[in-house]
Amino acid sequence: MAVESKVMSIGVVCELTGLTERKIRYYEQRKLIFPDRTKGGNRRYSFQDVEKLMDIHQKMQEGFNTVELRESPRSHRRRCTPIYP
Amino acid sequence: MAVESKVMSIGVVCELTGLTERKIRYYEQRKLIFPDRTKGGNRRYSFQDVEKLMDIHQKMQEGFNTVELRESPRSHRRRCTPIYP
DNA sequence: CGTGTAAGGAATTCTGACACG
DNA sequence: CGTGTAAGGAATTCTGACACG
Repeated sequence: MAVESKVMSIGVVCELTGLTERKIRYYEQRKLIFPDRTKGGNRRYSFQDVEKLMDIHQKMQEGFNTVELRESPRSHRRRCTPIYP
Repeated sequence: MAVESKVMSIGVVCELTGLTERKIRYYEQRKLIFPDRTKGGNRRYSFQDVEKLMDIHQKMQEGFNTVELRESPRSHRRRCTPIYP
């Protein structure tokens, strides 16, 4: 129950992940994470979201882009580079 | 790690416990719970705090007062009523 | 004692945009 | 594309007090 509960504000997530609010919101815009919202519109994240964000952070540093991370949530293999003879 | 992490704002705790902000802050004032604080002074609670609050809620309904709940965090036996002959 | 409430301010978060590249 | 930032507003939270009992 606890790890999936959407209970954290973005500020706490920043502290836990080391990411900026800007990045976290951007990854949401790119459909990589899906926080809940309060009635007032504030985002609420779970510990699972925090873990996913740390994964994303790692992959981004390795050179992946947001589209690649969305397409293959688990197996992050670089797409085959098109061959131009 | 997760259950002790102080990550929730008081609003979330209200939703999870069904308690009012007033009650939650009052139980803190009575030394029953000890949330963290952000630099700005906002309270941050853990899932353990939420559980403790639900325990407190239960005990309060059973007629205990805040002093009794502070003195015996586990065994909630009513103190012996003084005998006045 | 335990809790509700109105009051005013402060911390936190939100969106949309401009910027750079 | 991915991210920083300043801007203005809105949601959230804080404290101290008055009230009732």
